[in-house]
Amino acid sequence: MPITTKKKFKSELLNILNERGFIHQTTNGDAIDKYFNSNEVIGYIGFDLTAKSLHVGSLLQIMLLKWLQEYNYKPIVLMGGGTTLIGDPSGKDESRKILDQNNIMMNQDGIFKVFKKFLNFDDKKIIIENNLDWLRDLNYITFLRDFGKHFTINRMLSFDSVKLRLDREQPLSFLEFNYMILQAYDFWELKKRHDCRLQLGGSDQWGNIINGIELIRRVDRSEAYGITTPLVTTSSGSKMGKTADGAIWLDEDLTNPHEFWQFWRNTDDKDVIRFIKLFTTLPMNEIQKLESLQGSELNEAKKILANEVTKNTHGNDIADLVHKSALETFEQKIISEKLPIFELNKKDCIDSIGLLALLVKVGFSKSNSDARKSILNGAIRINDHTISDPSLELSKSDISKLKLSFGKKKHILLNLGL
RNA sequence: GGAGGGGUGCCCGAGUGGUUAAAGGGGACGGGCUGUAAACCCGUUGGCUUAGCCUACGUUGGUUCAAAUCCAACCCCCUCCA
Repeated sequence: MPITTKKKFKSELLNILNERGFIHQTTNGDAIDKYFNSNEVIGYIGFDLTAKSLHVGSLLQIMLLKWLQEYNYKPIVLMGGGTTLIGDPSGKDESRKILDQNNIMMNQDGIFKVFKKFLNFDDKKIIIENNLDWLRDLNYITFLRDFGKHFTINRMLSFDSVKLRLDREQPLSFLEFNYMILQAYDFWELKKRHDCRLQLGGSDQWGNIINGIELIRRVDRSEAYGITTPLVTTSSGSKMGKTADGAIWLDEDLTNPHEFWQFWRNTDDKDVIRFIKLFTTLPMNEIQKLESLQGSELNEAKKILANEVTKNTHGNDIADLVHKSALETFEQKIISEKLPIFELNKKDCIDSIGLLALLVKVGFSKSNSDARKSILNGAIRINDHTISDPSLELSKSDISKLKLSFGKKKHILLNLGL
């Protein structure tokens, strides 16, 4: 049975993780505590390679790995090159589309880039693995005989990821059904290769983690451990990091650092302190000071959150620039030179460009119709003046250093490029 | 293989020949109020050269002046039976 962890640990790191809200469930708390105290902890988290990079939704897991390194334990990043070929049904109410190997390889590169930003890649500090290396060559019969015998269908059917699909009368293919077995096998394989005895993951991974632990117990008669993190939702109940524009990515090419900073700055009051604990490494005594903030004072905490996370993700210089740009734009209400600059291609503006086309070009609108509606809604401003005429033409000489705004929060400076 | 049920916009879901670009809700976005918050109120939510036109209700054909709605075939999903 899952044990919800409230009590104090002997291990300092576990205490910190607990205090900061990283721990949702642990397998046998005492044993984990002992493990953390007496061994070189090697813990792994698996990452799907379903997208070209990682977004804010994965940040919690990355922070966990960071904390492990902080305490001189060794994290393993497991790239799911093999399992992504199958697709994890956990938490999904319908099948994922199946990716081909080429895409997966490209995704891996993008995702790797993110880890480089957050984690220490010095020798011996981290291990990167890809489960394709061992899953690719599995022999079906051998695998079934050696490992399949340890799994009962009865038990597999009892997992939430399976039940959800069955209850909703949605299909769960045999392919996906096998995912949990392969993830259990991954754990066993990492234990064999690196003596890794700890798997971390989101709360939706609990079942998969338990499977791995049991597999290790049955095959090797040895002990392994699991910790899950809470599913981080905003107080309005939605998953972290998803907006209408798509996810908030941890890659500056996919999500502009200005937008990234704004995402954190706009955190709901009720979430700020929780997020600072989870997504920054600010010491707890400083966080405690922030906890007493009330009402609009919380805006200070939000800025700290935004600054800290942006620093970790994009570096000090960029965080600084973006912060200043926000201060100028939102507090001093001046046209900040530090806003993101959109270079308009010269051939898109021979003599002039229509506002509708421009809005689509810079990515504020998805179509001319959409742009037209936004204008009618009063969403568009140029140099802080609301524009109401959809047929507005901007001449070439107007363009330079024009501030174009969509809503209250999206601002860019236009510049005519080459 | 047999019997029944079903496939509608980002999601849920109504609609069974014309008044349907498709009710209602959710989500999202914009505006107002505020603290770049929450709550609340208002608006928008297929595309275009926007008083008009075009494309859309699993796919392809058909009936009809007119189809998401009727017919046929096919594809997919669910339940029960073999």
